[in-house]
Amino acid sequence: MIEELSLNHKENPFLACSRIKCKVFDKGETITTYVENRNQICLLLEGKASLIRYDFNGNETVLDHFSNEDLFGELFYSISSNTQMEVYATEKAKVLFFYYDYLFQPCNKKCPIHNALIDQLLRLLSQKMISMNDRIEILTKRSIRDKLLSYFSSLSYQKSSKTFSLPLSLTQLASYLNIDRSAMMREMKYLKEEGFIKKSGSKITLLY
Amino acid sequence: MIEELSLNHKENPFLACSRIKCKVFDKGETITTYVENRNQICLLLEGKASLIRYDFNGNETVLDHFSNEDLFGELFYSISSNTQMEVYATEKAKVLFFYYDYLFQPCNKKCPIHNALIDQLLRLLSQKMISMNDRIEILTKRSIRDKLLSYFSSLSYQKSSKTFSLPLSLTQLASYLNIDRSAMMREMKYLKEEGFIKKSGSKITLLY
DNA sequence: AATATATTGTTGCATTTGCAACAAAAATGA
DNA sequence: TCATTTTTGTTGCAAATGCAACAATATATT
Repeated sequence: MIEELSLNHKENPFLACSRIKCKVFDKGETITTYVENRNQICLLLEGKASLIRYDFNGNETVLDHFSNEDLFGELFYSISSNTQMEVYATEKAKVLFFYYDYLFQPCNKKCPIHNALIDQLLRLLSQKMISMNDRIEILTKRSIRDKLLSYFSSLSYQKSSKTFSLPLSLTQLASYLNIDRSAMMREMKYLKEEGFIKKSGSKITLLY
Repeated sequence: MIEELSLNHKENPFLACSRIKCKVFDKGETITTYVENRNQICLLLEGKASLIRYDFNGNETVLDHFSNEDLFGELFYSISSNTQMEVYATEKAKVLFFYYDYLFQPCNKKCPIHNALIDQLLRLLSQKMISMNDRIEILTKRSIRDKLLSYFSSLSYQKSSKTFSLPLSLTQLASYLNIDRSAMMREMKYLKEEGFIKKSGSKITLLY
């Protein structure tokens, strides 16, 4: 979708627009902090990034992972007193920065990238909401079994096949489903034993 | 926010715009179904509504509750094969309907409501994401205790006070936190006994 | 006011889950 | 290639949670 128009990031004509900045970050670098950037919206064009929170005790929590064409920014989080949030690159990352306030104020009459961005923004926001709703859907399943089956069937639906590969490592999957990894492994074993799934490596087949 | 400009719903000038429809629903009426309305966005101006899903067995699940100026619509959910979703009014409700596709195609040059809506939409979307992230935040807490304390401190922060009223009944709260109600009551009792909170009726005071 | 309905509060019990502590296998990197 | 780190897989045990089945209030309805 975002490949259309002049948002093609291979050509990268972003710097032509004074309202929009594009920057590349090395692995480990901080992309943005969620402090005093209330209106900032970021679009990850390439690479991967994570959102982490430091609470008052200094504990780190990974709140989200970004890739592909994910949107992120302080705009999507409520302000919270005694915590700090930051997004950092977990792989080399190319990021577009722009501001909610300036979005509908054209930088100049003939700024194609600006208009393309406005055009794509709703679609990107819609995509983000869909993935957030998917996450909520899984998190509201009561048992580990239901979470796994719900996650599997959504993958199966996406690939239109009973067989699919897990896009996450099992460690990451447990974290995404917000469950204990060893408990998840146990439940997967039961699912295999009871004939609900077949599993070899990261390939899963639904048998129902 | 939405009171500004001509989006003031007391005056209700919506029908002036051919791209936007406004309709009032009685309690119990179906507002929309999430089938073949991929581009529809709805804005609840007054009243309350719920999103429910019927799975292949006919089981009903309440997926979400809407009030105030909540946005909803098929645009925010992934399509799923063997389930049906619908939004119905749980109280008399006034709803604005419009379409993603037509949003940036002005109906006529001087449609103030249309422009006001575009102007407000990002803000509404941002609000919705914030509340979705709040929900995810709470759902990813591992224990009932953590969910309760996290929910309480967010309320406390909102009201800027250690004392606040629960906006939900305890039954609804358990459902929102996705936990068993009786287990929640038990945990609240422990929190009181251990001196973390004080509770009288729906009034809670944080003691830490 | 009397009845019905919904919410709140409590508890015993079975089950699920998380935790800890491993071993084995795979991936990484020096 | 060898060593180190990460991921996968397994299990016993304790703790947390859900479930069922209530009683007591509170709210709504006729």
